[in-house]
Amino acid sequence: MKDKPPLGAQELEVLRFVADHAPATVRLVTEQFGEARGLARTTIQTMMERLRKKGYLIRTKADEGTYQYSPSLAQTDLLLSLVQNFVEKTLGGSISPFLAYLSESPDLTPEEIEELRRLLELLKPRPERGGRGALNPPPRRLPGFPPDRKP
Amino acid sequence: MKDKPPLGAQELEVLRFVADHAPATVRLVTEQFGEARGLARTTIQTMMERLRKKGYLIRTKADEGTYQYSPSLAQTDLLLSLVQNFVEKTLGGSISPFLAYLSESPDLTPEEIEELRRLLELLKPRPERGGRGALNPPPRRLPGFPPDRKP
DNA sequence: ATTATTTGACTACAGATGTCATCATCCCTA
DNA sequence: TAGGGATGATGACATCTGTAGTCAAATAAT
Repeated sequence: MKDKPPLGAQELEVLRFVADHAPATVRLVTEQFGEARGLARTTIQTMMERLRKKGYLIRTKADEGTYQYSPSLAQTDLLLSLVQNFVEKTLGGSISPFLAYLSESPDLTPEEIEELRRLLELLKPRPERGGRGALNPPPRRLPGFPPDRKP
Repeated sequence: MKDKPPLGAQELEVLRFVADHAPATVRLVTEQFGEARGLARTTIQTMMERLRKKGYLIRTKADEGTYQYSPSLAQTDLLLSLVQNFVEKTLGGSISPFLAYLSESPDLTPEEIEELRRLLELLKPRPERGGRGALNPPPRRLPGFPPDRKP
C-alpha cells in the first residue's frame, strides 16, 4: 500500500522499545528507556509522537489523561519491511552481502543455524517459484552491483 | 578501527554508484546517475565531496583539473559494515528477521540458494566458536527483542 | 482551597541531509 | 584575446532528526 516515511536511528530504537513493551506510555518509555540514556521525558514524547505521525505507532487514551502507544504493525511485519527496505535500498537488491555477513562475521547461535537449515529445507524443494502472489519482477538485483569492478 | 559517520539514503546511492564505476568523475556520475533522476551536477558534486569528507571516498587528480573518485574501502568491506550495522542497530542484533525475510518474501535465485547451502556447510562443522578475534560479547541480541509480546 | 505533580501540546534549535546557485578558474577555440 | 564551456569551491536554504524547555490542563497531595 503506502510506504511509511523513513526512520531515524533513534526513532527506530524507540519504536523497537515501544513495540517490545506495548502498550506503553510515555512515562514507561522514559523511565525504562530514556532515563537509561539520559533522554528527557519530552524527548521521548516527541519521538513517540513523530512515530505516530509517521504511522508507526498508534495510541489510545488510557486512564483518562494519558495515552497508550502501540505499534501499528505487528513486529514481524515491521521487521520484515525494514529488512526488505534495507536489502532494496542499501544493498541494491542483492542479498549476497548478507550471506557474506552471515558466514564472515557473526557468531551464529545454534538456533540460528538450525533456522538456516530449516530455511534451506524449505527452499530446496521448490525449484520453480512464482506462486505466493509475487509479481516476479524480472531482474531483482541492480545491474552488476555486488562484484563488477571495471578492470 | 574508526567507525565512519552514518550515511544518508541518497549518499548511499551515490556511494554505491561510484563504487561500481570507480574511478568516477563528477561528470560521469552526474550523467549516468544524476541526470536520470533529475539531480544537478552540483548536487552530485556536493554528495561526493561529503562522502569524501566522511571518509567513504578518496579522490586523485586526473587530467590536471578534474578529480577521480574511488571508494576508500573495498566494496566487500563496505557492504559488510553496512550489513553489520544494520543487524546491530536496526534488528537489535538478531538475524532472525532476516531469515524470516529470506523465507517469506523474496524469490531467491538458484545462485543465492546455492550460496546459502554453501554457507550452511561452512557453518555446520563448527560447533564451537570464539576464535577469529571476536570478543564474544555475551548476549548478542537485545533482551527479548524478536518475539516476546507480553500476553 | 492551594500547591505540587503529571502529562500532553507546542515551540525552539542545532546538526545532518538533500538540492542548488554562484563564483572563480582553466582551457579551448573562433 | 575575448568568449564559451567544464570544473571545483563556497554559500545557501528547506527538511528532517535529535533533544529539550515552556505552558496549560488535569490530578493528587496538603
